[in-house]
Amino acid sequence: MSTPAAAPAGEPRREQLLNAADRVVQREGPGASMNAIAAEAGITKPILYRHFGDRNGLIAALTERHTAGLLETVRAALSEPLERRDQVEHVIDTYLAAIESRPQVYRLLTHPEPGDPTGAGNALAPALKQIAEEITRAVQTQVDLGADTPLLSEAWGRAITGMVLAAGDWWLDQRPCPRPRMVQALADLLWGRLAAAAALPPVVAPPAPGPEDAAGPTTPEET
Amino acid sequence: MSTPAAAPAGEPRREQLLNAADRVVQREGPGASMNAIAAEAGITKPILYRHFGDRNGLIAALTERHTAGLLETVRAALSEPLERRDQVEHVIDTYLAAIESRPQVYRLLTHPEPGDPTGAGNALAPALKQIAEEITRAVQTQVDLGADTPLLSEAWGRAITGMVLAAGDWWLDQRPCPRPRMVQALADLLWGRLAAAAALPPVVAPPAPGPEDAAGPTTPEET
DNA sequence: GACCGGGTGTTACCTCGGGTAACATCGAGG
DNA sequence: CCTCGATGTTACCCGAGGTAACACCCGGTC
Repeated sequence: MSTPAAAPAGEPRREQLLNAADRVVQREGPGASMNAIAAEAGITKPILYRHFGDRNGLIAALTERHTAGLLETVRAALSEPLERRDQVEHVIDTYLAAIESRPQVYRLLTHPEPGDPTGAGNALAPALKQIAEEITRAVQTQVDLGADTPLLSEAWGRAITGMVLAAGDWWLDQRPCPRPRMVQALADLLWGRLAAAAALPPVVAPPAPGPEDAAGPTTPEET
Repeated sequence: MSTPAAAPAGEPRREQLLNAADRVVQREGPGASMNAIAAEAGITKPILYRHFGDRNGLIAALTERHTAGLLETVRAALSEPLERRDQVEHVIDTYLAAIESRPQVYRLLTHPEPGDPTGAGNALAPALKQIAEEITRAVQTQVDLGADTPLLSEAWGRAITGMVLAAGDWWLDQRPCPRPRMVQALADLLWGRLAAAAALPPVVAPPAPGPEDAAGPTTPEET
């Protein structure tokens, strides 16, 4: 899984350039300059432009490489015949593991430099858009939502993607807990734990004896 | 958080410049150049830099203005004494209404140009980070999650923010349904409807999952 | 051998946007 | 009068994306 599907055959020079770009991005993040990439490859800018057209082209090519791997993994996770809760956890875990393994690369996938005002207000990066579509498809084929399926599956695909994205970024940055616990927390949210939890008394509650709740992180309860 | 309240008095010129910047951003989006803003204000760049230090400063100042309003509304929605489901819907609706009313402005708030590698990998824009913290606080004070409260409230704050952000962007871009229905869809997700829904029978005869191609966004049917 | 075409490479340049230095102005007030 | 502080200007630097024009090598072909 650490070696994404990249076809070194066909266009070896191009692959070589992409490898260089990869190294620079891994080192400097998504903001890496064309000059830096060219230097890393031991050449000069015009060659890059001959191969990739413009910066977007390079980034796109670079992105596709890794997207393939990530998407493949997520897709696999989505089509595994697990209990739904386990499946959701598995998918989230897969994603978190991916961004954990190579943060810079996945930052590139998930937070690309805009630079492309043509697509208007598309907030989700292409890779994430594909993941969202994958989730949409999974929901459509696996969950019975009646007449609401078309809308809900699409909306939820985006929503879940954005949710895991934002939470994943935060988790990666702060490391507030081990990965499995984070997976648990997100799955719990999707499982309606927020909706099901008891309400606290409205403000100014005296330090009453600990209102112990049975809800534990590793023991999710269905309603 | 230093002086969030943007008082039109005190620094009238500054406010005037911000007004100009506002107009440009409203017209050209978050990518507006300093030159353009200066021109709109009828002056030249150095004055902008004297007032705001650098571009980030300008954007920050511009952001704080609108953030104040948005945050205020969200905060109000979060502290209203509604049934939890109604409250969640109210908050989401508030946010969607905001981004609907002035897309360009809220695009600025929600998808600022990065340009700031110092802050490392902070994915959520400042305004959204504040909203996330607001949600966190609301969960902490209103929901009984037992010992998991500290982690869950923070994680969920980010997660919910990211969820509504991504879904809101998609909704704003596609307009697949009226706002109330979108609110409904998102609240349903948080209410565990995905978890609770019945499963569909496994697919009949899946064709070999070999061909992977980036099809168009609207694929009505796949044979 | 001469000729050609394509892939690889270079230097030098353009444009544009963020950011700055240095100079000019004007009104208030000792 | 002369300084102080705010407002304003022109002209410049720098870095990054992007391009033009030229040079080289190598394999094929007449």
